[in-house]
Amino acid sequence: MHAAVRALQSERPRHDITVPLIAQRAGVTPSTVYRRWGDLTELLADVAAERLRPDTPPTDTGTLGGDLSAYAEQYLEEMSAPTGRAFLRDIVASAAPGRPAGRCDTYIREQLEIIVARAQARGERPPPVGEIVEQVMAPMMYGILFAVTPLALTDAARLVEAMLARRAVPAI
Amino acid sequence: MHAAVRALQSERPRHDITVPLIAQRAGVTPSTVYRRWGDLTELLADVAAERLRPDTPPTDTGTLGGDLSAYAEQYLEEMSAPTGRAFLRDIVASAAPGRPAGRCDTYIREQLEIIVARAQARGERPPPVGEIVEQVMAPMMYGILFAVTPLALTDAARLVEAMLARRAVPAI
DNA sequence: ATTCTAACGCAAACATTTTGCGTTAGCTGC
DNA sequence: GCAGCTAACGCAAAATGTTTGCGTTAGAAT
Repeated sequence: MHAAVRALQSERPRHDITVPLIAQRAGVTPSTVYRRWGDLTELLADVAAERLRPDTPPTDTGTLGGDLSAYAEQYLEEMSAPTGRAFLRDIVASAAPGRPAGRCDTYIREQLEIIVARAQARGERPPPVGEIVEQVMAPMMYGILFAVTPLALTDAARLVEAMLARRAVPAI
Repeated sequence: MHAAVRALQSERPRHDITVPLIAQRAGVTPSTVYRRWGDLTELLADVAAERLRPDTPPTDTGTLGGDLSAYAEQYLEEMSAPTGRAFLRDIVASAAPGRPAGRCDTYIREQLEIIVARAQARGERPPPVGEIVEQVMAPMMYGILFAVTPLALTDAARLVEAMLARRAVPAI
């Protein structure tokens, strides 16, 4: 079923993907889809969340800053493209059940945990994951979803560097 | 028309508001709605964006920190409630035309501009609006839309204070 | 005053969503 | 094994929502 959705997403504009279409492609009847997912929104959100799930640990560049920049850049590149934005929209649009939006947050934190753990193992003193989410990932998401002037890819590294720079200066 | 939508939103669960219902309430035919807005999503996003438009300047508490905290708290309180979250979802869900999401960003920046200008007039040295958006509003939005553990109202002030504290410490 | 345009109502065609009913596959407990 | 149970599905009809063509009208422009 997820495969059917992904296939359609790659060949049709997002707006005219319908439940009957997906059902036909997947070889089931529409009623099956409606009974299992409720409506198109939920299904798309489910597929999008699935697609956001990281399949490999973030690349190890040797330094905390490098790892974070690489991760943030890759994320921004993927999610600021029309396809990625559509994923995020589908995820946000879906309401309570199963909470695809929550899954998205969880995946991000999982990846950041790995980066932070590696940094600690190296003897670096990384910020807590929550701080990275707040100061790097959240501004990126905001930029992707709301900003009038879209983010540039370089903004990912800028956010990471700004966060680490602030961290390097101990409070008075 | 907007009035009809708002009326229905206050008496029905978000999920069973339909175009024919709105049309009937507004005393028009459904085709009028479809021709003017395209679909339900666009109309809801339009109404939500309208509702987000600030009607009064942010309250003047006498200090930059006070103004920012008050604004952020009020925003968070409004948008973390189920109704507010629904607004944000509707706005994000709508795609290109008219860009209700962009309007949302614009409104926020307008209000922050006022706060910043007031602070400058007082002789304070406020951060640029972009920085406030990135470090205060974006994390709040992320928390509202994605976070597994929802934000507390006190997080608004915490974000403001953290930003200002970082600012008070000049870079080396 | 006439013409033009944009918006609307109406209603029919069309598509999607919902639902009831019968069937089947996979279990569970005997 | 084997009867009985449950959950999921297909099918098809009904309900609902969406799109479209056509005729009308109100207001602006000439």
